[in-house]
Amino acid sequence: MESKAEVKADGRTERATAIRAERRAHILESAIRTFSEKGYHQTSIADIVEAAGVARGTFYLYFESKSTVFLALLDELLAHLRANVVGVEVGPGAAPLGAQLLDIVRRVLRTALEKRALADIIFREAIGLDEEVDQKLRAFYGSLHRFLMEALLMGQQGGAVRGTLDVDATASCILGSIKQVLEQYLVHTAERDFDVERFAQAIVQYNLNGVLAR
Amino acid sequence: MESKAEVKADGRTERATAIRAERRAHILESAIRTFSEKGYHQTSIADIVEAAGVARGTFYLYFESKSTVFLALLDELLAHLRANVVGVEVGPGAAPLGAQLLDIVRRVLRTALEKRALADIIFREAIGLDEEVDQKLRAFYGSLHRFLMEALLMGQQGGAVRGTLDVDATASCILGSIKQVLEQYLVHTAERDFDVERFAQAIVQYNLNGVLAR
Amino acid sequence: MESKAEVKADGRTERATAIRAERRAHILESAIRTFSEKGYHQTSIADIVEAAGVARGTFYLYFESKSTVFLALLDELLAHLRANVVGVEVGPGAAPLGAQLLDIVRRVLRTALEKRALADIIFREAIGLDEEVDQKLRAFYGSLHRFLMEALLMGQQGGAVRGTLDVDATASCILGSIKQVLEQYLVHTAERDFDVERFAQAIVQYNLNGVLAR
Amino acid sequence: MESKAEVKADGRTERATAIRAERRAHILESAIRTFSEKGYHQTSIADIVEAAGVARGTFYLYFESKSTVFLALLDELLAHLRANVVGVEVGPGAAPLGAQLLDIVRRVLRTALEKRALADIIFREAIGLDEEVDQKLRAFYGSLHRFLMEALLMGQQGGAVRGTLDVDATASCILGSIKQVLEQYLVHTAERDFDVERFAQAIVQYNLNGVLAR
DNA sequence: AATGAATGAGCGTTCATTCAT
DNA sequence: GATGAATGAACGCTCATTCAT
Repeated sequence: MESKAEVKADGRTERATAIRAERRAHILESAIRTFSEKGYHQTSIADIVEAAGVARGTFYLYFESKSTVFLALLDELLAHLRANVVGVEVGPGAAPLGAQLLDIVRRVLRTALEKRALADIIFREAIGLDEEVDQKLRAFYGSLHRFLMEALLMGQQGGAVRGTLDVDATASCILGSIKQVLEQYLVHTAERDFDVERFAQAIVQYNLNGVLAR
Repeated sequence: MESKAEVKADGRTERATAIRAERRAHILESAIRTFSEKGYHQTSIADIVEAAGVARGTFYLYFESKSTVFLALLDELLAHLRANVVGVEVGPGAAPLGAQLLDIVRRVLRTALEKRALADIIFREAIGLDEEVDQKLRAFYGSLHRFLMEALLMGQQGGAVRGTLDVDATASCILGSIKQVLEQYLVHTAERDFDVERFAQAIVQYNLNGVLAR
Repeated sequence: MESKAEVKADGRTERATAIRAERRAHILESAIRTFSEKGYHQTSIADIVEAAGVARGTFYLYFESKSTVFLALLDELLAHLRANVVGVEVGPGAAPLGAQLLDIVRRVLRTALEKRALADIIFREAIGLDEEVDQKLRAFYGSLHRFLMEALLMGQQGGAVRGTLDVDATASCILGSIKQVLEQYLVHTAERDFDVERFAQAIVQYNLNGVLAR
Repeated sequence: MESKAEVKADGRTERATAIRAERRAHILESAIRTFSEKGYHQTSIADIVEAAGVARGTFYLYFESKSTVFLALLDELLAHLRANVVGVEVGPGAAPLGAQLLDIVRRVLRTALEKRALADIIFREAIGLDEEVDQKLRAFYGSLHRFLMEALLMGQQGGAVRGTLDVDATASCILGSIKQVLEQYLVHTAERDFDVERFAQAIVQYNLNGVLAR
């Protein structure tokens, strides 16, 4: 079917593909809006198709199920977040740990801010909905955890990071501190003007130096 | 008739009350087990009553609905956790911040370990299930957040805590670091031997001094 | 059991019987009140026992089921109504038809007025609840119908009643006219002062002479 | 997209609408049959969908609930009955009262005969099922009552109706006599050949002249 | 005799998914 | 490809009835 279409009407096929992608995106967008307004469980497929203005059956042409939509949304957010972390170099010749961390945190906060509705849903209810969603989230946080451990180990080797640190537990702590600020200020305080710079600085200072005065 | 019944039934009433409490506890326990195995949403009341070995209707003698059971479980865990934090003094004459924090963290980790299945469910899926559950959790984390902010402010006044700290954001960071360690090691690594002392020390060292070497 | 009790403790048995009868009557009364307030279907046995202030199980000591209570109530009302009709003589030497009919109608209206709550329930919802209730009501109306037919036949024989009358259909008409007045004024107009004499007169005049002027 | 669909789908939409109406009617018919066989309360939605040969969910595409079906049936019967009464003129220049009444009664009896199963259910159990049903029935009987009162008053003014008549009570009597004949012969004697003309004549003669010989 | 906790069949309803058009 | 009517399994919940105490 594919090859035949390609041979016969390349332009038409291209156009159709574009329309398909548009439709898919439109449904996805409607789903974000609806999930964000009503919550995942309170959202029925009826709600999504109504919001998207498409027929029930159309939904199933683009997505297998409600959890498939959610997975697609998750993938989108995770891809954005990953893109902002992956770029950071943890090698020996790289920038100092503080500057690096500040950079990462800033990017993560900005991404979450941009995709606020999405981040909101995923922070609020992403766990326990679906085994596949759980796995992806675990994998994502796992990779972040590994990344942080590596960075800490490198730091220890370079002497910048305290050698007595439990890198495993500390990586969790760093991750948790960022997540909590996000959850606290992005999700729960919906109206609040979120000052990325302030929070990024606070997180980094806290992570680098702890709370004690010198 | 009444007085006679009252006199006579006193023993019977007491006994009945005890049996009632036992039954309730039994259903609750079965609910924890089932929630923990299948997840909240995947658990039907049919599953709970089957696990408890009672009739469907019996369930409704003790609980209004599925979400009522969950609320009861949440209350139980929160009460335990609160009991372990409330005792800590943050006044000026109190023990040094590090010792206090270590104490709290140790207790929280132990409680979560004791009520592992419960903590597991609540960490994994407590948000977005039910408005009342959400409120209670928000209130709980809110009170922890306020407690931490107070402690930090006090520390700043006493000079132990860095004066440049953003106490609001930092309180979130501390909270997040503890939550994440719990989630990471209690929930996701079910089999693992959890070394309370090691993690408590790591969390406290991290929070007090950050990751940087001096 | 009976004889032994009688021999041994006549007074005690008597007393117990009296208490039993009282309890039964009390439950019955509570049931009338509850049925009348909420309607038969909306009334649960829980409602009745609560209104009566007895335990659930106690109810079943006196009545088999909800419909049994209703049957008992029906029997009570029918017995009252029957007592007021049965006494009337339709023989040749009796009082003139008009006077007899007036007497019956007056008694029926009064009985319904006295047992208003009961009449209300039975008029409003007695049909279709239960096969046995239906049968009793059919039997009651059937006996009224037969009674009216006999009276009309006698009247025809005595020359007081028009010979061309369809006694079967006319008996239904008479019955219906009385029922409708009862339903209209007793049930639907709850507050209204019900003037028995006025309605009795109107019913009788209508039944004897129709609506046409002479 | 829209306009194209509209143009294209016009025929399809029409057809779909027709099919919808058919289905609805089919379910309605099955409901009449089932209600009539088992009674309203003894009929579950499971019974109706089984009788109609449709899925449980399909029922809810056409009706909100069991009582909605009943309301639809009631509306149907009442519309038929109303159509047969509304046409009758009660003005001064109209036909004599007897002829008019005969006409109405004949029509009412015929309608009830045509919609026998429906009339059966509604006569037997329409009251006390549902507040909305009750209201509609009360409204219907109320309008009949008012209609009869007007006719009687007109008759009194024209001298045809006895001036001493209590028009209110008598209107109830007339209504009741017709209802009772219907209930007696249509509902309770299911098998019987119902002679409309005979009963219409009997009802009218009774109502006009009463039972007394002149 | 009285109790009320326990029972479980049955209910109305929802909603993700399918499929004929 | 798009539609939306149809599906039916599964759900939470009610309540008349039973029975051990």
